[in-house]
Amino acid sequence: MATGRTHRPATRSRGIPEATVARLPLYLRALTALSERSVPTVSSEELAAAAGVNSAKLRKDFSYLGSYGTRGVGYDVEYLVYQISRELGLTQDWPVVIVGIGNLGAALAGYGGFASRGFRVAALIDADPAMTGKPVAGIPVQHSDDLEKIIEEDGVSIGVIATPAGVAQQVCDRLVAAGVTSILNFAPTVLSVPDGVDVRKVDLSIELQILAFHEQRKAGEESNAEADAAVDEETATAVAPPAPRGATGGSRKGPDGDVPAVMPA
Amino acid sequence: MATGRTHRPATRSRGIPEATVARLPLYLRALTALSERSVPTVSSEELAAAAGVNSAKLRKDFSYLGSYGTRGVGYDVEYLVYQISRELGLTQDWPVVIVGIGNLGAALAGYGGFASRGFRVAALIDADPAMTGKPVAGIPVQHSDDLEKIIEEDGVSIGVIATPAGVAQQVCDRLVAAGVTSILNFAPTVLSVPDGVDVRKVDLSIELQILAFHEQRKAGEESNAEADAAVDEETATAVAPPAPRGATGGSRKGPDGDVPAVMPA
DNA sequence: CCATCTTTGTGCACGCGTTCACAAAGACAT
DNA sequence: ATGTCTTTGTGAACGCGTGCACAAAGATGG
Repeated sequence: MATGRTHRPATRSRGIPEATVARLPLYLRALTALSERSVPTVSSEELAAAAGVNSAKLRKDFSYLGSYGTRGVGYDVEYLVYQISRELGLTQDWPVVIVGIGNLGAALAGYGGFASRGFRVAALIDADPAMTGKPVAGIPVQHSDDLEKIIEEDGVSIGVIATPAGVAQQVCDRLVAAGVTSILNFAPTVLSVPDGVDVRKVDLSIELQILAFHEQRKAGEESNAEADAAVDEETATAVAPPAPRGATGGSRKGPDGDVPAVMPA
Repeated sequence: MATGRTHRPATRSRGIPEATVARLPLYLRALTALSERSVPTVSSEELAAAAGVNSAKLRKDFSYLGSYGTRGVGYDVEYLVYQISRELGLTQDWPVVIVGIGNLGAALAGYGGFASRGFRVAALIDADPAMTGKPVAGIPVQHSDDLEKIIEEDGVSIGVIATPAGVAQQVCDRLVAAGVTSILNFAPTVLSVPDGVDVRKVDLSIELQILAFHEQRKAGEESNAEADAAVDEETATAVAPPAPRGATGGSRKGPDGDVPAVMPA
C-alpha cells in the first residue's frame, strides 16, 4: 500500500469509517468487472474474494451504506455499482489539474483509470517554458503562470502534485490559495496545508523501503544469527556508522531483552 | 497515502508494529535532510514536526528499535540515520526489476528516490519486441522472455509491476516462480501470491476516489440538504441508476436513522 | 556534589477496526 | 402454507494503534 494518510483525527465522515471509504474503490472495481461480464448478482463471499478482503468485513462495510443486499441471494451488481459510485461522488464530474509534467506527470496524464472514474484532466501545468504548448497525452501543457486562472475558470477542486520535492510546498500553497481543497501529492515532502484541505500522498520509495524491511526479515529468518550478523558487520563498516554522542560504552541496550544491538566498533 | 496494505494478519515482525515500520522511511527522510544540513542532534518534538507526526508517537516508534536517544538532549542524527537504515535493510544493496516499461514504468526507472536508498534498478523488462534494447533512463530494456534468467543471475528478490492490469497476474506468477518474494504492484488488480511473498500495491485512481469522497462531503456540508439532494437527483437520472432486483418498494432503509436513501424512480 | 531543567521512554486508557458467530430475512421447493 | 436452505446484517469480543501524562534519566550550572 503506497498510501500515507495524512493525520485526519479519525473523523468519521457521516458515519462511514475512513477504513471503509478506502476500500470502496476496491469493491467498485471488482463490481465493475462483474458488471462487464453481465453477472446479475454476487454474494459477499464471492465479491470479497475478488476484492481480496474478508467477507465479514465487506458486509460490514456495505452495512454502513445501507441495506443493499438480499438475504439468500446476495447483492445486485448494477445497483451496488451505482450506490458506491454515488457514495464516492463519482456520479459527478471532477476536473483535476496535474502540476509538474515530468516522467511521472506524463504517466499520470495518460493514465486510463482516471477518465473511467469521473475524473477529467482539466489541465497539465509545468513551470518549464519549453514545455508550454507541447501536447502530452493529447493535452497541451500550460505554463504555471496561469495556474490560478485555470483553477478558477474550471472550478477545479482537486490538484495533483508531481513536481520535484523542492517546489512542492510552493505549488501546494498556490493551489490552495486558488481554491483547491484536495491534493494528491507525489513529491517526497510533507505538505502543510490549512484546515479543510485534504492531502493524500503517494511515495514510491517508501513502499520499496517497507518491502525491503520484510525482505530482510525473511532473509534473516532462514539463515539464522551467524550469517545475519556477519552481513551486518560487513555493511556496517562499509557505511561507516557513527557512534552515538555521549556513548560511554555501557548502557546502550537493544529492543529484545538484554541482547545488545549490533554495535560496530 | 496511496498505499493498500495486503492482508498481513498483523504479524508483528520481530516486535516492530507494522504501523511503525511504515513510518520509519518518513523519519529517515527527515533525518537525512537534517544530516545534510549538518544538524548534530534533534529532539523528538522537532523531528516529529518535520515528519508530520505526533511526538509521542515518534518516541514510541523509536522505542521499538531500542533506546537511541539521550534525555535532556534528543537524538543523534547520524546515529539514528544509521540505525533506521539498518533496521529497514537499506545498508545492503537491493536489485530491483521493473516489468512493463510504459509511461509509468519509464517514470519509475528514472525516479531518483530509488538509487539514493540502496535500491538499484537491475533491469527493465517489457513484452514489446520494439522496446527491446531501447535505453530508458540510461538502462536498455530487455525482453520479457529473459525475465527468469535476469532474476536468477542478479539474485533479484524485489519486483515492480507496471504492466496493464490484464497481464499483471501472469507477470506476477512468473516473477514469483523465478524467486521474487516482494512485489510492488502498480496495476489495478488484486494479485494472488503464495504464502511468504509480500505484495504492496499503489493505485493512483483509488487515491483520487478517496479524495473525491471527502470533497463531496465538504461540498455537501456547506450547501446543505436541498442543493445536495437536487444534484443527486440530476446526476442520478443521467446515470440511469438500476433498481434493485426484488425491490418491492418498501423496506429499503438508509444508513442514518429512518431517512430513506435517495432512490431515483 | 547538589539542584534545576530539559527531554526521553513508557504505563495506561481509549477508540477504531477486524473478526467471529449467529439470529433474522428472504428465496425456493414441496 | 410450511419447511429448508442460503446469505445477509450485526452484536460482541478482541487486538492494534494512538495520545496523554508522568516518572526516570541525564545534561548543565553553580
